[in-house]
Amino acid sequence: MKARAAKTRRKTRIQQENEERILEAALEVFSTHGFRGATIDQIAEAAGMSKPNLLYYFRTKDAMHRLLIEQLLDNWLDPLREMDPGGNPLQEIRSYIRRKLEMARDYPRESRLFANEILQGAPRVEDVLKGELRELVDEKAKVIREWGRQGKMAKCDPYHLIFSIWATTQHYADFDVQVRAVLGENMSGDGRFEDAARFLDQLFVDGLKAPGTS
Amino acid sequence: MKARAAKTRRKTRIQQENEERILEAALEVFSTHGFRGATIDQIAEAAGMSKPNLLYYFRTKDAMHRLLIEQLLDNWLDPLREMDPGGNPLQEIRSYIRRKLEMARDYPRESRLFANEILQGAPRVEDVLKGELRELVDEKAKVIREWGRQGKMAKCDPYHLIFSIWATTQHYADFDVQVRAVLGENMSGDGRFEDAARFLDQLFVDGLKAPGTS
DNA sequence: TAATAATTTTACCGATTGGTAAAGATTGCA
DNA sequence: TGCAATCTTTACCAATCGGTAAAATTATTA
Repeated sequence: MKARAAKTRRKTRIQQENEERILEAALEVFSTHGFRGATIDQIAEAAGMSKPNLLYYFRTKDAMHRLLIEQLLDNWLDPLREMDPGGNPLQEIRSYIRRKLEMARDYPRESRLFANEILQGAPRVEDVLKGELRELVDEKAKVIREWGRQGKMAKCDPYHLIFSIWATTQHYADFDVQVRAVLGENMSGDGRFEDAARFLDQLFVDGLKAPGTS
Repeated sequence: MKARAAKTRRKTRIQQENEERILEAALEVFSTHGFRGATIDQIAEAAGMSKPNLLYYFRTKDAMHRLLIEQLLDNWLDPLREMDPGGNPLQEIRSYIRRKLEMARDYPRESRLFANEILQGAPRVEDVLKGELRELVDEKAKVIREWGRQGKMAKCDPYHLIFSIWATTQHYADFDVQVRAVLGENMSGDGRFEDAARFLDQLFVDGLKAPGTS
């Protein structure tokens, strides 16, 4: 075996910097146009370099996209993983919602990247959905169902509960344009976020119930 | 003035049929690839005709997309419009959710077309969002707020309530692939739909509350 | 500092893109 | 049935697409 194959060679400073710039630019472009709608030229321009130069670091458009999706999935499921079977049920759900909402606020492009991928049939992540994701959801669904059985919270379909949490929180990233159009641009992002958090707490935790029944 | 300008001329049978086939194909392709990701060749093939032939009926890619979006928006807001200020609040909300869920079930491609458009910054519908949509939501938000004030339902932020209903219902169309991956393909679409409807009723109408408080 | 490795630029390629010109085939109607 | 209007096909076009070859430049290190 020869000393140090290309794959094990350490990264140059320039390489490090440029790969970061490219991924940043690629995230921006992919998240707003989807894979097919994005062009290498666009990404190169956003990264401030020529197309052949970009292709020196990522040999194909697909390579960039794959790495982005990979990085995304690394963190995507963390909030759900943190849900503690030993904790207080409603408090755990509240915390989960809060974490998901914070992700939508702080990483909207990642959320849109994922949404684009799913919307277009998830050709590149189907195995993750049917594997890792499904297993995790199955596990947490059991926990939630057990909480219901023990009378610690209302009995409900845990799968659709999780879907609803995903839907409501990610909505603020994925449908941001619509949310802003309806609420008006003058309201600050933080204000929107706080209002959303308060409402979702009420909806999922307190429940939407007529007064007098509490 | 000359007799009958081109614009007022009545539609041929062939024209009628072909335009329908094209719009059907265009909906299929646009909804799964977005505007930029879709190609005229793809749409033509899906419609079973040559590209120049297609372009005889729709002169540009944009023309197809615009008409689809236009037709979509015509029906998109109907379920919310039907919400009756004079009706029973929780029943009205329940019905609204049901109608939205039925649309997600029966017109998933339309939902995805809309989602793609919003995700990608809504360049073609921004004015509708800031105009017609916003006005309608403002109007209904007042109704919901008044319902809360009268003690007919819990007080809550009506805007975020509406967002949550949009998010949860459309989720079943837009994130269909993910939902199927998690629930498994063996469950029928109708089964999923009924489970979703039951859960959303519980969440939004009964509320997610611990037993003993009802 | 010389040589070597890493990076960037210039010039290009074949395939695909949205779209057109115009000839040919079909249709509906007087 | 004849003829004009409608429809379809063939053959194309310039622009853009993802990607490559190789020369020119810059950075690293022996």
